[in-house]
Amino acid sequence: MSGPAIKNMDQFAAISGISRPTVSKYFNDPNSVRRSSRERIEAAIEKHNYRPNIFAMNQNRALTKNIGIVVPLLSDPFFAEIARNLEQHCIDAGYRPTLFSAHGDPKLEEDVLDNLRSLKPAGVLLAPLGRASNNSILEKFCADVPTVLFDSEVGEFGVAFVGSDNAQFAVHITDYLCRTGEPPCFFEMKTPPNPNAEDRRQSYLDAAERFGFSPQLISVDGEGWSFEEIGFQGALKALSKGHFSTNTILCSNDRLAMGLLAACYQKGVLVGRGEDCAIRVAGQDEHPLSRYTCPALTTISHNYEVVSLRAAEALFAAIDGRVQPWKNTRIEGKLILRSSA
Amino acid sequence: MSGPAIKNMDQFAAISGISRPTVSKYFNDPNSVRRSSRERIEAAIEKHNYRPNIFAMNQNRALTKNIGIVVPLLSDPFFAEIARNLEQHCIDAGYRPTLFSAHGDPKLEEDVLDNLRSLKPAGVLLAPLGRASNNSILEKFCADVPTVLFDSEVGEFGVAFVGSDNAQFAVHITDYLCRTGEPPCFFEMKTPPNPNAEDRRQSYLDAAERFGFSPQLISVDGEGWSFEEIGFQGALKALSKGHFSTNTILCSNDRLAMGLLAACYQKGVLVGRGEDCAIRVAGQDEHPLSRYTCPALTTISHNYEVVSLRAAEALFAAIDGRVQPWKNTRIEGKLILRSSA
DNA sequence: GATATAACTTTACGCGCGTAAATTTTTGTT
DNA sequence: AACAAAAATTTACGCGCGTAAAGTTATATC
Repeated sequence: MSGPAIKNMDQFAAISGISRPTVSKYFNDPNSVRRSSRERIEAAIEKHNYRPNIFAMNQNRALTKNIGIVVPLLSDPFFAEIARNLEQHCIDAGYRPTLFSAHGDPKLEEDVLDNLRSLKPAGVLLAPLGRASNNSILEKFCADVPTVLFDSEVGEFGVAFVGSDNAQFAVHITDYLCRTGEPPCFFEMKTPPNPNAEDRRQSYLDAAERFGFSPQLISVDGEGWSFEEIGFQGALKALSKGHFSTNTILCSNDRLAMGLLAACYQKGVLVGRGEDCAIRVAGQDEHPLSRYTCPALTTISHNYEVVSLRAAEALFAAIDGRVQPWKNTRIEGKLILRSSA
Repeated sequence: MSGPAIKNMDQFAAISGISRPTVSKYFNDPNSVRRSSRERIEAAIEKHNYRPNIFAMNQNRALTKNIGIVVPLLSDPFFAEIARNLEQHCIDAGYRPTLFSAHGDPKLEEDVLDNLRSLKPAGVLLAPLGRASNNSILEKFCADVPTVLFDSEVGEFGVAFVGSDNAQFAVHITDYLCRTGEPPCFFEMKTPPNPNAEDRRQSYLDAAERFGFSPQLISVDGEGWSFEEIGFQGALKALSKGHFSTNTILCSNDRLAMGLLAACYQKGVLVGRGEDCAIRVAGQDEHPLSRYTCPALTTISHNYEVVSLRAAEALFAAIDGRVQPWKNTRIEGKLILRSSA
């Protein structure tokens, strides 16, 4: 393996026969040193397994290689999935990503940003909590740290925004539903924590006008991020009171739809597009488990790869000083047809 | 808010009228300084919003306040949930937790541990990948860094192990199933990535002997962590070939059960304990979504709070130098009765 | 009020690395 | 072979804080 453990860059430089400043340069950017030097350094690394001390590195450097990734709720597989993508992009670009979750709590979101500042990150990829976020704190943070906002748009600040085209989501899926059966009513939370929900509501209303049917919103009570439970309770109530005016229900998101499906099952209401089925149900998000609901959920999928790639690219550009005007990038979703609608 | 921005501890100490070493002591442990000093320091913090530079702090300190939390797969809500608990315990105890996921990949698990070393963590809470983990690398890591293993036991190293009592899980739920109907067969992966699955299989076999029925294992093909898909495909095949010998199926875990339920639904096999139902299904884990499957899944729940608390406590004890012999702590699960069985 | 102890202050040094400036060596071009 | 440009080297300083040692002040005990 190696000789005596090397404890600092001085010793390492001496052993590898290269001056310390050059070694330092190498670790900042391996391509910034002469090829022959790089090879000698890399041979020495291989031999002695030396890594520079992270804390000492970051102490003086104006810009660290740290990138913070912040999501509102890590226990939501949607965010877990997109966080995984972002993490990989950061690593591939030579950064050190660190993952944070606000756990649905605006107070924690502030704490996370506070902690993040002290990490002196080169940049941050931030999916805000949404309605509950303290907007002025977010804006102040974005003014101090290059930040790309993603998933939910809370204002025109930060370097850029990247997210799915929610305005297109409901139109797209409503089009399909109208072509294949009755126009849908819209099942949603009355006070959703996430602003995407409002875009989706509006998208549904626009679709109703475009396709010429009268919209109906079923807005259920409930606060917070327990969407399945809120959908379940709301659907139980709506079913027993006969609030669903058509046999087709478009849900604001998949997690709400899962609660609705559970309620339908319990009430003995058959869901699907078969002859014997009472209602059709569609969701939005392509939740990792939407394939395994009963029946499998028709939904519209985020383009996870493209959203995360665009967000990461926008951040890297900003970090590299390639300034660009604030931009709102919206990625189209893709219809996923399954048996629920 | 404040006067001119304070940039280092020297300035802060001067302004608050306390010597810098004392201020330094305060930030290491607020209770280690005189009460009057503490109050003056805290007033100054409030006024100037000063925080010491993390990198400079950690550079010299023999032991940082960092704690690494490593899980095999963050997109599994079970791990997301337990990680959230652990994170909170660390914060409450004055540590700085950082979350890592191996994303189901043993190579990434090694990378994570490598990165973790450079953070000079005071301790690590590690849930190994299991069968795919490189055990000798884990062991070496544990020898260098105080590490508490949790969830899946891969060997007798680290400071301690804390997890659920899987050996009790299946016995407990099998007892219930036998008392209320036919004895169960056992639905599992042939080559599960997680060693808990083997404990659960053995637990089922023990239960069969104890309760006097002849066990039947349905071990389905599939590698990796896509349990729902593996359960779904395996169940489709098992159903069409009539592999289920009894009307009661105990699944090795909830995610497998979700796949099974989806397959049953698709095949038109009615699940539940009603008169008209063909089979009963039970899972294990109390997955956050098991409440919303169709039908709602009877399962056995980890005691998330206790597992995470015990693991955190064991680590804090080790960090504080309260050496204890290696210990295997197993927390009992709790039966969750729902309509699937 | 004398004494012991705890807490504090002052002084001083070091951690491991970034980085700037001036100098020397290497590289590539004509 | 001469020369400009690029890359390394040497030298030197600073970052913000931990921490040890020695001396000083405050607190607790009797």
